[in-house]
Amino acid sequence: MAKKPSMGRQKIKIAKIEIKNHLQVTFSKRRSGLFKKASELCTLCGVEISIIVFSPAGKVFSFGHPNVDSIVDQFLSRNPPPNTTTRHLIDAHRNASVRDLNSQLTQILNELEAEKKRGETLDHMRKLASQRKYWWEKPIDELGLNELEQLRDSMEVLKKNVTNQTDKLFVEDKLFVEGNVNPSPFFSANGIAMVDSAEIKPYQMNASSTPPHVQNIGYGHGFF
Amino acid sequence: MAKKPSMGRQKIKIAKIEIKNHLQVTFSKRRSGLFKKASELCTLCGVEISIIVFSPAGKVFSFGHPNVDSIVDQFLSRNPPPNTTTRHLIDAHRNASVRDLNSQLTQILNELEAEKKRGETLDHMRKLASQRKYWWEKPIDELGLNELEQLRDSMEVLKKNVTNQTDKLFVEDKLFVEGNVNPSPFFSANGIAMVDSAEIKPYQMNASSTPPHVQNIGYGHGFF
DNA sequence: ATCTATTCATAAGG
DNA sequence: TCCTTATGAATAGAT
Repeated sequence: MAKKPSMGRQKIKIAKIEIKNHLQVTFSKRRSGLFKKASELCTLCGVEISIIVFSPAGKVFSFGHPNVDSIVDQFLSRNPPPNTTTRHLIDAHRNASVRDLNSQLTQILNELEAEKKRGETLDHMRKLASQRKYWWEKPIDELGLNELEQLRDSMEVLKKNVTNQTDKLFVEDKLFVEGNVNPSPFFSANGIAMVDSAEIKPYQMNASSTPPHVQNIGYGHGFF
Repeated sequence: MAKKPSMGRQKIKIAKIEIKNHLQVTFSKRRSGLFKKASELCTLCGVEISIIVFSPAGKVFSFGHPNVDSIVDQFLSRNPPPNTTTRHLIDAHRNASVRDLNSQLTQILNELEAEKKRGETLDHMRKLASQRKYWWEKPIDELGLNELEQLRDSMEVLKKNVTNQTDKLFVEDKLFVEGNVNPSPFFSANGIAMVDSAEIKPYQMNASSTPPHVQNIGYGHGFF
């Protein structure tokens, strides 16, 4: 059987390969060869390397030891941050969230402001309500003579009105009697009842060892 | 003259070269070899490549076609924000304001929550206050007969107490009279006063045309 | 940096 | 993409 002599490796010219299929194969072989060389360099010399390759189709192949990002970061930190369109966009996005938060904050602060104002109003009201605006809201034994006389007179009138009302109902509603289970507020411990605002105000404000990293960031399966 | 046969290329083990001088030579040779391979790949396949190498001494050697930065930018824009020490520091500063705003927001939201709760409590209190828990807090003309009778009786006792108190003061405090400028609450429009809580309620080489870019970003002149 | 003997990488084809 | 073959290219070691 005659053997098939292979052409073996042929010398090639370093120029753009036009034959697509050919190029594809070469790209793949040389790319892996490159990454291998890089890896060897890392191991032999203990250096950090990052390789990023963009295929004509835009696919990304990268190699990094210990990883691409850390090297890129170090590189960038030694170089003035370029202002590329891309970075601009990235920053814009970042700033957008800052703006968003800011406007949220402003809005919330406004709400809080309003809520506090409302709370103040309530407090104010409560304060007004708890401070006895009128003398007759004081406990009786704190009243002066004159005040008591007025009160007594008012009581007379009140009683009369009550009586009238009673009679009126007695006539209109006919007759119905219930057990007197409700304690009357008018009989307090000291025998003196009266309209004590304390009773009324319900609200008290209680109140090398690691292998180099190679990755292919892309979406298709081809070389490009 | 006898020739000196060279050992020729010897196979080496891919492991960290310990002999410094040796390592230095190897690093230099292989690095240039790597960059050459990269350059060829660029030319042959028309792709974009970026290589960044950090020597153990921290010196930076880089290769890029068309240039490192553009490739790095493209790379970064395709990748999620990485978490490297360096970038962490850089971003930490950037994100500081975001975090600040976030914590402010959280705090403010808590305050708002508390304030709202407080407002609710007040509202609740007010509601409780406005709902008449006891029959005697109703307007008189809403009272039933039995209730009115109780009221009347209570009034009697009250009046008596008032009178007694009056007399008592009359004796002890002697005599002092003031103008009766205070309107009595007991005389309301309908003639019937009473304790109405409503009143109280107050809310980013081509080899043939442009050569790939190789640069050495460092501060010393050695290989490292 | 240069040389040389050798290993390694890879073009071509399957 | 992987395998094979044969050869061009890279390079370890010494100078």
